[in-house]
Amino acid sequence: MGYMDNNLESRIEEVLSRGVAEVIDRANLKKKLLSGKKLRIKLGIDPTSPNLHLGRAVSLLKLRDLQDLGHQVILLIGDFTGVIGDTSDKESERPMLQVEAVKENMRSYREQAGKILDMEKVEYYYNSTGLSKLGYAEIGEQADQFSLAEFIARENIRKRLDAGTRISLRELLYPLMQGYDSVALQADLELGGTDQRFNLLAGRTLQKKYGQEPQDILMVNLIEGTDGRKMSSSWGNTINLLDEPNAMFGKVMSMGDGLIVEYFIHCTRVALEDIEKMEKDMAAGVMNPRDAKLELEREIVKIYHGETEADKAKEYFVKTISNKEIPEEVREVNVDKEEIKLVEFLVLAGLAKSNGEARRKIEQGGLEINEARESDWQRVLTGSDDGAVFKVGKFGFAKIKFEK
RNA sequence: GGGCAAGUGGUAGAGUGGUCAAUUACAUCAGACUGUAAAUCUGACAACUUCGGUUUACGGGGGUUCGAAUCCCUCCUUGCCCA
Repeated sequence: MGYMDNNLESRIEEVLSRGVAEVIDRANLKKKLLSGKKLRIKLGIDPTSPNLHLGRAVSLLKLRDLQDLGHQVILLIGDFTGVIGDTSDKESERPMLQVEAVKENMRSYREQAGKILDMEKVEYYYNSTGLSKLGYAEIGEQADQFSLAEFIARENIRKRLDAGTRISLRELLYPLMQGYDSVALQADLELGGTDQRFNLLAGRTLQKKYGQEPQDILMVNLIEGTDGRKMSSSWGNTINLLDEPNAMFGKVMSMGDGLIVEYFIHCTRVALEDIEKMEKDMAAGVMNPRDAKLELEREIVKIYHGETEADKAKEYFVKTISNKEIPEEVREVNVDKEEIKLVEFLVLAGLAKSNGEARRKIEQGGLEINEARESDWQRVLTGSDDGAVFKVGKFGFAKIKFEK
C-alpha cells in the first residue's frame, strides 16, 4: 500500500468518526468509500426556517469532506415534507408551512450551503417531485412496512404521548416520505442528526422493499445551542450561518466553556490533534478558555465570512469588551428636537425597549455618557450634549446628534 | 355521538373572590468579579407617567359582584375515556 492509500484511509477514518454518533453499517460504508465508486450521498433539509444554523453545518461540513473525497452530494430540499412537518426534532407539533413560506425559505438555502459546499458539484432534488405523485395504494403499501408500536417506541412520540400533547396522524407519515426520498434518489448514504435515526432507517426499509440496496447511514452528533439545550431554530439558541461576524462572535463568547471542544470538533476543521492539545492545556490551566474561545470564534467566522472579517471581529471584541474601549465607529442617532429626555433618547437609539427599561438600566448603573456613569434618569439632553457617546451595558453604543 | 379535564406573562409552571402586574424556575437585561459576552454572586424584569399615579393583562365574548386570573353563561382550542 502506497502513501496515498494510507492517506485516503485515514481521511476516511476521520470522516467516519469526527463528530459522528453512529454509522450503519460502518464496515459496509468503509468498504464502499474505499472502493473508488462515486457514491450518491443524500442530505435532507427541511425549509422550515430561512436560516441555517451551526447545527446544520455539522452535516454540511461532513458532506464537504465527502465531496472532497470525490463523491456525489445531493441536497434534498424538502419542499413537500416541509409542508408536512417532521416529528423527529420536535417536542410539539410542527405547524404545516404554507407553500409560499417554503419557497421563500428555500431561496437563501443555496447561498448558505454554498459557504461550505462546492455548489458546482452539488445535485439538487426537490422532494415534491416524487412524493406528490404517490397515491393511496402505494402509500398504503409503504405504510404496511411499519407498525404503530415502532412509532410509539420513539422517544419524541413517547414523550408527547405521555405529556398529553397532540400528535397528528399526518406526522406519522413523515418517515415514510423521507424514506421514499432515498428510493427516488437511489441513495448510497444518507446523513442526518441522531434525532433522525428512525427516518433514516425508514429509508433502508423502503429501499429494500423497492429492490434497492439499502443506503448506509451516518448520524452526526447534535450540538448544543448557546444555552446548553440542543441547538434548534425553535429554541432560539442558534448561531446562524448568516449572522453578522460580531453577532456570531458574541454568541460563541457567551456560551459555556464546556462546549468549546465540542464546537471545535463539530463546527471547524481544525486538526484533531490540535484540538486535543488545547483540551489538555485548558485542563492543565495552561490555556485560558477565553483564548480558546477567541480562536474558536475566529475559525467559525472564517468559514462563513472569510479570514479578514474573522480578524476584524476578534479585534472588535478585544477592544470593546476586554479593554472596554469605545469602538472607532459609533452609530449616530439623529434627534430633530432641541432637547430630549434621556430615557427617550435611549429608546430612540434602540438601547432600551421602553422608557421604563431605560430608567431601570440607568438606575442600575448601566449607562455611561462619555465614559462617565450617569445615574440621573430624569435628565434632559440638550444641544450641549451634542456628539456625546452613550454606552449601555457592555456593548450598546450610540452617539447623539442634534439636528437643530 | 356521549362523559370528564385543561387553556396564566418569552417558556415551564403556581395561584381558586380583595394584600395579584400575578409565587417560583429557566431565558433575558444591568451591576460586581474574572485580561471570556463563561462560571459565580447581587439586582431588575407590562406600558405610560408632571413620579403622586394611570392604563392594559391570566384562550375569545358576555354576566354576577363594591371587587374576578379566581364564580356563572357561551364560543374556540386541546387532552383523556367510552361508543
